[in-house]
Amino acid sequence: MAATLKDVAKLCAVHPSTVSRVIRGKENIPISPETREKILEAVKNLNYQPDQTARALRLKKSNVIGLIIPNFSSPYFSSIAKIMELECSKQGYTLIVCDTNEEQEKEIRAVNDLSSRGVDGLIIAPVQECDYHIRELAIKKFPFVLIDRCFDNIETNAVICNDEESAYNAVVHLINLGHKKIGFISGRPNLYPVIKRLSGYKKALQDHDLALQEKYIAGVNPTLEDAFNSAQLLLNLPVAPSALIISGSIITLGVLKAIIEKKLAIPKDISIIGFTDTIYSPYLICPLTTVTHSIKEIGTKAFELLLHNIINEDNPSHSKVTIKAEFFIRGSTTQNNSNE
Amino acid sequence: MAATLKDVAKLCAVHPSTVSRVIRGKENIPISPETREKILEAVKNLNYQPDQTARALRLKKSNVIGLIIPNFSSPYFSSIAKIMELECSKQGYTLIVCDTNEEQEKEIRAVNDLSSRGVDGLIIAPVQECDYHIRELAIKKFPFVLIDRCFDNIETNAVICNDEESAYNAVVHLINLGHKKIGFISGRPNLYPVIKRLSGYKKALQDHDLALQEKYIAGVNPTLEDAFNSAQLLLNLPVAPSALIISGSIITLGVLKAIIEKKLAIPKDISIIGFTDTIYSPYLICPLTTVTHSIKEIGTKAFELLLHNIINEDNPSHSKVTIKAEFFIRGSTTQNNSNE
DNA sequence: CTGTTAGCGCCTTCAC
DNA sequence: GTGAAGGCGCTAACAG
Repeated sequence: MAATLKDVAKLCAVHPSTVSRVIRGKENIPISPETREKILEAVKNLNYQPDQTARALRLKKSNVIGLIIPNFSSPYFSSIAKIMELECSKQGYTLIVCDTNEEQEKEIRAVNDLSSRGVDGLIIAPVQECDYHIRELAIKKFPFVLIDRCFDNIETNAVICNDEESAYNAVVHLINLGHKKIGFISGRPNLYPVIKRLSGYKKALQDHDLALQEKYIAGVNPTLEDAFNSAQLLLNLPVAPSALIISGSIITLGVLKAIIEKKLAIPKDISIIGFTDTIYSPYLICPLTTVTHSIKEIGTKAFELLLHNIINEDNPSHSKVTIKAEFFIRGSTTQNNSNE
Repeated sequence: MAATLKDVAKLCAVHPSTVSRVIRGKENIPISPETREKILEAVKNLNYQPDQTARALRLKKSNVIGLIIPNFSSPYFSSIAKIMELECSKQGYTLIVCDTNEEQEKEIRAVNDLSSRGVDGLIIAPVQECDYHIRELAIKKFPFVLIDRCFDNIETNAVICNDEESAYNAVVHLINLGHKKIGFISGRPNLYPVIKRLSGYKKALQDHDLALQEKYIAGVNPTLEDAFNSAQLLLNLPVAPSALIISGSIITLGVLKAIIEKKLAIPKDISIIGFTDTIYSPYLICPLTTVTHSIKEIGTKAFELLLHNIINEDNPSHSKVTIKAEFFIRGSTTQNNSNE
């Protein structure tokens, strides 16, 4: 059994609260050098570690921040976790991360679990099938900020991306290269960023007098297999697209699989633009042209908003910050020479 | 402020302990249907959530398991996190994950933090610069299991890989293809798996009468940049290797970068075998031949050992389980036709 | 400078 | 079937 304050106190023949005082080591609390010495000695001998659970219960403050993401395996979200970790530790917070596996039920459990476990604040990339638990958090004035995805009808802090605009620009890039048959493949279509990207995609087509073809739009679940199937669907169309906008890093792999299996060459036979950039993008079968949002920017901004709400808990802010995309042109897009 | 047991009790004009009883909903505790009804009603109205911090303090049991990994951004470790999440949630545990950024100091903090925060057990992929804190855990009989890396001189639970043997086999594969100049590039050379792989590498050379060339061995830090530098070193040697064993998924990217920059073709100019497989391996500039260990196996086995130690806390087991490698032959290795 | 007291929110005996 | 009391380990406020 681990040593407690009491054990240390007994060993030193002082009161537990005295031990507590030297442990916390605040400057302005007067302690005689001898007792401090004595206590520090005992602490070392007993290998005493303050029980953070008890401390959190007492203080209503844990110095822990929770991050809830839908998928550890997504390089996008794991990079966000990485950045958040760095940011938190810089400010003396511990970060703990939960994976919801894109399941709404698990997200609700994670939110309840972490908040009732005394984390000081939460950063959430929501699954977005329901919003009840998010509303609850807002009502309780529990400090949290959403990232990547948000709800238009709830006032919250959120750090989101200019997905509509950046998708628009990506499509225009393809149009300028002479592409007229442009497909769009995503994971779950009801996701905030996907909705926005799709809207940008449609607008770009419209603005350039290209007819919208519903059959060029596909995507069901955020898995490699589903993306593979969606891509096959498009590639096997009688008139297949000459370019693809791909929404999601794992989705991109599924699409690549379909392209490889059909023995198409990138970009000769088909141009592709991926959302979002990962460390792998330059090293793929064809170096990937990507639209991406600075993960560092998302992370630091989210943390900043959260910290502000932790400090001003009674008077929470509700800012929606939008991060501007960057566009990395690599080898996966080229001129379309066919005339259609 | 969130509602407490007391609030619910007051609203129902019962004693808090009564509320506690219905909340936990144990079968064998007798409660009159009316009071149960009344209390459940109030719980819903107040949106009462039991405070897990207080509960953990009282029960010495949190149903939380902590995972400590050196890098969220590594697909290897993030996949492990994924698997662990699935495993834990299957058994009613919540998983929380901490990233140590390969820093020993952060790992120590994470271990202390999580253990003093009442997690029921810990799974750790240690940084391996020191082992004091790991020893402490063992002495305290705190339930934990090491993964991927372990200490030869501490008795612990651990799930490790047959790195020596699998590296040996990988090198033999290259030798059988006619390669004689085989390089070895890793991240931190003092890491358990790297030591083992290197040892297997050396043994294979020796068994096939190939001289060990120290200059063919490189690697300092587990970063893309360092791997890039290491690879450049080898590739620019007067007599450069014709094949490379690469230890680590991020390391592989650094090596690819160097190969691309030197305009070498894989596998024509150089064959490579990577540890470990990721979802990206088939889609890289050249589909990667890899040695890998089933992450699912690692995760489920680690969880199993941990659970055993959580349940039998006073009488901990110390098993070292070794996972056998799989070998995926893809396109990045081929016959060496030069005669050297 | 140090001890005493009270209580964070919960659960577990032990009464009745 | 339910209430009362005590305590998990810690800290804050108040004494002295």
